[in-house]
Amino acid sequence: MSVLSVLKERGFVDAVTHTAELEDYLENNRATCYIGFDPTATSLHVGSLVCIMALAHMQRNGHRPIALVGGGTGLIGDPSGKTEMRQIITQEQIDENKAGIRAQLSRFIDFSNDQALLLDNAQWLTKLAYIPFLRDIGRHFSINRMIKAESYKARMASEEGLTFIEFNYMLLQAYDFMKLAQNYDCLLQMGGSDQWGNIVAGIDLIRRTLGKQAFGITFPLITTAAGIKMGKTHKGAVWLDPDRFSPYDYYQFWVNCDDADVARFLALFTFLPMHEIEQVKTLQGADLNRAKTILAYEATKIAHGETEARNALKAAASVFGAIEVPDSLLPGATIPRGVHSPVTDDTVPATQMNEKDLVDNDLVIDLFTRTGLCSSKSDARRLVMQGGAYVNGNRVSGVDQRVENADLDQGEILLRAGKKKYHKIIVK
RNA sequence: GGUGGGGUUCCCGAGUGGUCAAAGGGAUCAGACUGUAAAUCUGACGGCUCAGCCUUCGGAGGUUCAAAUCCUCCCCCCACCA
Repeated sequence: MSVLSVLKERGFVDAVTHTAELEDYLENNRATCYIGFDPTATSLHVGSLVCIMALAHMQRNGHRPIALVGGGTGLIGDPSGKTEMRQIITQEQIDENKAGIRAQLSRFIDFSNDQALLLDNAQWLTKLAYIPFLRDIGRHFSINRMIKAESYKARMASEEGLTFIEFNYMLLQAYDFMKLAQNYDCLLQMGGSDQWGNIVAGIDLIRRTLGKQAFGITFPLITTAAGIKMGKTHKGAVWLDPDRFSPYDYYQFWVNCDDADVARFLALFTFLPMHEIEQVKTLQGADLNRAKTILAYEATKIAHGETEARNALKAAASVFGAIEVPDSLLPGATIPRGVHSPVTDDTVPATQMNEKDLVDNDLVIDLFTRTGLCSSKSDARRLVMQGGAYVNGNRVSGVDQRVENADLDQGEILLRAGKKKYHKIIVK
């Protein structure tokens, strides 16, 4: 089965150029393909996961992926799919962000021995000279056609308008593709569906300048069953960087997905075989919840490693009660089977505090604020009044409740805000 | 450069001198119901030493007993004209 079929089957494919030729090309060649990533933040987030997984699939099927960091284009900003001009960032920020992105991609893709490449388009873009660029590249682009591109249309019609630098984004991305085709024999570009126009522009440019046939694949925009772009939670974006978004929260993000999304997400965000995932579609209730556990475990393992995935599973069990993973469910999964019973664990976020300052002195609501469980004292007060604050599993009775000796359970106090947020205080 | 219209609490958006911490919607949070889901219902949603007080309505001044609301200057955005 070709990669293209794999990607199609798993729900990665939105549109493809030259389907038959591409199929043929992938069957008979060790293809080099690329996806661009914006270095606008130190970390990638779940929104980029489809792209990352696609590259991983390419590698698993014997092809060579290139992750192109937009160090050059990042200085400009892609207008595609955005309603506002992007913030332009500095070179120093880009360098820092690149390092973080590389570390994260390494979890998904093997960069050793050049089996995959991480390149930066700043390499060639920053060297461009304006006149030669216009003469050699610019001449191939028709303004008439560009302004008809969906990515520009919206901005043309918007109040903010489109700046000239953004307008040039398409040329630069096409130039990237051409460079990669030239220097790395990379003839396939993939990306989100908003990249279609840019990808096609690159294919055209390659045909005109190099006389070669290049290809493009776009991925659908992944939304949740609720119709929202996935990857946002109360904590903001779901980052892949464990320092910005803990593996436990990452695990929880997946467990908390919508029922209707489980099978689709298993296909997209794990490597489990499709025939097993098919079965998940018929599950309901508690069984479906178990499938979510597997989704969360596998996704966490891919992004953060096995140890973190196990810890997250353990932490979830200790907080939410026993979790059962039957042998028969998704047998291809690597999750530890059986019943995971609640045990004390050390993965719940914890803060150390001094006993003297605490007992008989502090208000319970202060603890909620200090641990970050609540954003302000008013917030904590509100939580208590609404009955969502707990100390060691007991509902906090009133805003004036103080920390007592009896609250210390083996030197620890477990705070809970609402159903899902926990924080442990270790008293010294 | 000219003329006109705007900048309100996380977002959209009402509000033209006191009854405004500011309508309504969205997002979010809590409670109930559940399965750590969705839907639904209820409540909350600037801060604090919380039946009271303090700080917010682009920025800086001013008028007034009293301003998001009036005046002056400045900054930014948009439309049309040039």
